[in-house]
Amino acid sequence: MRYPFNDVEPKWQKFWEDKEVFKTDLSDSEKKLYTLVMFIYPSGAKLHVGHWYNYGPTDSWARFKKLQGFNVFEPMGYDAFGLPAENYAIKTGVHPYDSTMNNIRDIRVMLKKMGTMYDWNAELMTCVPEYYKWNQWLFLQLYKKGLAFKKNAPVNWDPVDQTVLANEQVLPDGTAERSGAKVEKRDMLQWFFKITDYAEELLAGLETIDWPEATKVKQRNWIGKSTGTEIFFDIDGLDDKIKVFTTRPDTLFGVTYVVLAPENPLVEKVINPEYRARLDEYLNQVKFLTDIERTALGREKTGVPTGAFAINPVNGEKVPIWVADYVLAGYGTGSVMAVPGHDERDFEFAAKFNLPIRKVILEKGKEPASPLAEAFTEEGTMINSGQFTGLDSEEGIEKINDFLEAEGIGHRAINYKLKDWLISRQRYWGTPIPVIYCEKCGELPVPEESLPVVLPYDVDFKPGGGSPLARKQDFIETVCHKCGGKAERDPDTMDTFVDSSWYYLRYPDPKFTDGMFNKSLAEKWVPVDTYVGGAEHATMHLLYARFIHKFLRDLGIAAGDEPFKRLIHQGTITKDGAKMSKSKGNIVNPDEFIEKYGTDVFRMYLMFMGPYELGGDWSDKGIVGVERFAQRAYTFAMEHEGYSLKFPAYKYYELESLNESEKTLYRKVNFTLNKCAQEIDNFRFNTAVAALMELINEMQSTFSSVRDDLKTFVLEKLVYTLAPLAPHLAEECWNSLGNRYSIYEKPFTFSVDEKALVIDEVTLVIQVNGKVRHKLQVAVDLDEKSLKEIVYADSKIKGYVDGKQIVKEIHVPNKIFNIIVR
RNA sequence: GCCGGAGUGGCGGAAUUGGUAGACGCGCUGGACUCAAAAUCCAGUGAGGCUGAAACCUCGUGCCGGUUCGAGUCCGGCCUUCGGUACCA
Repeated sequence: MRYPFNDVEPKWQKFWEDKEVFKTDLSDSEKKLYTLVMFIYPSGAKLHVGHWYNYGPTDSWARFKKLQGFNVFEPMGYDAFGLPAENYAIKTGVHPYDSTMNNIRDIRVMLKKMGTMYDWNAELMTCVPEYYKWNQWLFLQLYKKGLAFKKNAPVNWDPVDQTVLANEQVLPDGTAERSGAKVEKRDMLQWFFKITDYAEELLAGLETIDWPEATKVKQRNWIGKSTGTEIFFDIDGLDDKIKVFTTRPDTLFGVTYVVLAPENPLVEKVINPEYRARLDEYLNQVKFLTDIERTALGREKTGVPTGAFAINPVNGEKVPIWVADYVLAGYGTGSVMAVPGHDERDFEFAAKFNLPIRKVILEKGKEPASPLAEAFTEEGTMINSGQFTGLDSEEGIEKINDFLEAEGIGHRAINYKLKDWLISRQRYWGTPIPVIYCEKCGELPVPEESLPVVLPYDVDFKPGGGSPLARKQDFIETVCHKCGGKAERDPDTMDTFVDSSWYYLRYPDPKFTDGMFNKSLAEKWVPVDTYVGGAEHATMHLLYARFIHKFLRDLGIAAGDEPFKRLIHQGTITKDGAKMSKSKGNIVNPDEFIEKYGTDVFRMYLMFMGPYELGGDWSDKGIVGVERFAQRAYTFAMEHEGYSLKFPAYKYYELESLNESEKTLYRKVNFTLNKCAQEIDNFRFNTAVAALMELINEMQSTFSSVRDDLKTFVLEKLVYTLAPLAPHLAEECWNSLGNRYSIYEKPFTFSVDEKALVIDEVTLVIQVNGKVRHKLQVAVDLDEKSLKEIVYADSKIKGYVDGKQIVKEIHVPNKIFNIIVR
């Protein structure tokens, strides 16, 4: 009989739902296991293959843990604010709230159809005031500590749509994706969260978590810690000093000029009037370059002199001050000491503008007189460096640092690439920023008791003239809570990464009203034990969440230092080598496969395709193999209906009491149970499925000569191991065998019979001079003496060894015996 | 450029600490069942050589070299590809 998935799947889904089989008892954290997959972004109503690949296998892992006896908490929610819903509104006129809620409704149905075991009591969404109120509360706490602050920052401004664009809305040629207008850089006051205060801890914490090494590397690079020195250069004729940061103070004697970033405020101070016109022209030019143009590959260096001079504090030398955009305003001090002899960028710049190049570091084994054809950027021996000449770089760095500190002209310093987190969005569909601007009192945070600042529904989200909230007068106009006078609300909303920075804390009690989250439950359940999501979040979401967690810990409301203990990345499923996306039109729709094979088979096929962390290119070739396997399992169960009752299995079997077929099969079952547990635990679903296929092959060839109660034993184990991978099918088979309870309703564990895992005979490979020449079946742990007797008596081996001198014998017990002859 | 992953049959992919390369599945070939087909089951399937057949031999994990009794696995140098990053002083 064909496996009737169309009847079986809804039947068990209803059963699970009616009996609340997957409701977690959160009061019991004894064997707690919080497993989470990154919540879903409801930008469309359909789940594509990528979603399935993310949620299906992860759910199988959670189910596996539940069967192992863990109290598993697996919730799901919706990352419901964000740009796509707003863009959709602009295009179609459908309000973001309406389209989002519709999508959520559809998605919820589909997630249930997948057969996931989410605890729907814990569902949450970010676009409702009950949730985003706490974003605002979080903002206020950060504000109080000075960790939420305002500063000018450049944004992408679309002059046609009169709106701010996200980086991904700007095409590589610098035009807007929507309007086609040339995008400009505009400085606007923006809110930031001061993540840089946590830079060091974010770096150090990486050592304590079980994350993919590649992701830790990405975060380390992103934080970009750099140890060096800050040095003060006097400006000739001015009281101001130029502060530079360098990692190579040992090259200080090689400085031949100093460069300021165009945005550095000192530029205006140092500029010599005679150079003013050229400077202004240059600054203007730089301003209109997009980020992409400014950082374009292989772009030639540009810059202008200021006519001013700086004084090298170590030797009193006067060197010219230049302005050039290869120096970044946002890193270090926004100015550098240029050492063209030992820095590639400075070398290139000096060569172009005919600035002197001086050699102060000597490459080991080279003559001081040898000319520099390019910058020598490695360490070496210091030369032409006054009292430091002759020192190795490593020692010289320390000595120079000591000298600078003693003289008060510099000090050791640490810099990070990590920048503060810009959270302002000049957009509608997000959390309103809880700040007002009073005519008299100035900038004021909204009092906590007045939260939430509700996002108004009735707005005009058509583009043009700033963000929708800025145009909505009855939202903007408000009364100052301090003086009762006229005030205006902040028209911006928050980055949606704020929403996702703490949602895992709220899941245990999503309706909680007395605070951001239920502290006592969160203490018990957080950190998330296993967190699954795409590697594309390595430096954004996953870093922001760590930061906010640490901040909440410092507030005293979150426990522990890290939010996510173990992290797994699912790979990406591509189509014809490209990422699936609506715009490319290469989305694979799972529906046709679900209709044809059922959800379990589709889920299992996704797991069988290859290593979960690698993903791969989509192909439906091979899904029939998984279908056949499911069918065989089903047929087995149906052919042995009621066996659990009629021929109850023993807990274990003595190997001696079994015939050859039974022994082989009994061993195979135990081996498979053991193997699958290990494989699933480590998200290696493909090999787990393969192991089960092997088991069913073995059943096929031995069952006819196996006694009935052992058949029951084998079938029960098969179904049990299959249950996480194909939950509906397994429940149905379990039922058919005569079991009265659902597998998931009353989880129980089987343990492996260790005795059955012991192998008594092995295939020993016999090599001559490293080449495989023969294979022998021998008893396990056979002593070397007996082994040699067998080996050298073998006629085949004799043919290779006779008449030759045996130089060496290598014996790896139970694996290999290698004879070296001459 | 730098950082990280990947490269194994016709295809997806397996291979503890270096120890039988190709598990499992797809596809293909042949057979059984059938009036026939589908479904299912059985057998074979890296390439080449030799043979009536088996046994056997040679080659084979992106390329070149090395270490080792033995390398898909370790080391050095490349190539291709996918991701991240972009003048970070």
